[in-house]
Amino acid sequence: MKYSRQRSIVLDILKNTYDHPTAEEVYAEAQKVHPGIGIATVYRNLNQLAEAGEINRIALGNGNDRFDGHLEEHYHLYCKECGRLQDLRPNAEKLEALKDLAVETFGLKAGNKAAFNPTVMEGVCDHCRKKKKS
Amino acid sequence: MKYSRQRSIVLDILKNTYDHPTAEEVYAEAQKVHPGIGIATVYRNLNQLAEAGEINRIALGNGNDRFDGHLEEHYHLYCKECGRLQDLRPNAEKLEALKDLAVETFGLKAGNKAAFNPTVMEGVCDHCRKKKKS
DNA sequence: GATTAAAATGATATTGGTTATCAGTTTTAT
DNA sequence: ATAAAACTGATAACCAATATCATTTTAATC
Repeated sequence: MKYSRQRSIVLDILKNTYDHPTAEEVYAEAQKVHPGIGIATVYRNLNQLAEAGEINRIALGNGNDRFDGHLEEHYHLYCKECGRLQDLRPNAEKLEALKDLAVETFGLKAGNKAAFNPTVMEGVCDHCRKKKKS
Repeated sequence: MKYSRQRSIVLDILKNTYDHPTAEEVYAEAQKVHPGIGIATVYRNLNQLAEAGEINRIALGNGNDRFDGHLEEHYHLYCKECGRLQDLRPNAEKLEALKDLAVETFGLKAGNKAAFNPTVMEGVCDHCRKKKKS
């Protein structure tokens, strides 16, 4: 994979935000830096970077994928109210126990411990929770 | 919601299988019973039945939703090898403990206990697991 | 059973996110 | 400097899903 100017821009955008933008949002951002960039180039690079493991693709149900440049983060809360995708930082030890319990609960084979990978959980974010109370 | 012949057919198809067909697959099946049925009618009914809670929609990442007529079942294993979606029957007591642990692990608010709802887990089904060994 | 308003149907056009195509350009290795 | 491989960007194509709308069916009431 060659490192073109365009690919660097796309990667940079994702490394420098904790949002989880869609391809269209990355495109809009990229245009600010490189006005001539094509939408196909953005899609192509997002696909290739995800394939190469340099970014993560987060597939929500609606067919509007999000992208995440932070590889160490793997859990998210999708807010049903506002649609925001928020990072969750799990306690590492508890996470192991959780996965073990999941394997038991669902009767999974040990090899599927990693299968228990709820990258995206659906709920209500703190912001919307407060809003509803008032 | 009125119960048309077409709606009954769509619902029947889902009640009588433990597969998790796509809209296209439901359409193909429906045509066997009612050759004139339109694709739009199938989509419309799947949406309305899901909205009314009579069936479940299972959104995989790829934008090709699956439908499930069995309401008591809420967990699935998506096989990365063969693409099959297999029902998982969790132990009810352990499931509660699992959800509690998830809330702790991810630092979720208690109100998001239900958020922990990994309807689809990605792994390898038993069938493909055996195949790989040999 | 007849009447009628509301809801559903089905053919088809349209949408919207994404991918394929391809001539021209840029990158990387030699 | 050269050349092969990879990438770009404009645009056409794709495809699952939805919107449109004239016609038909359903379900409630008389």
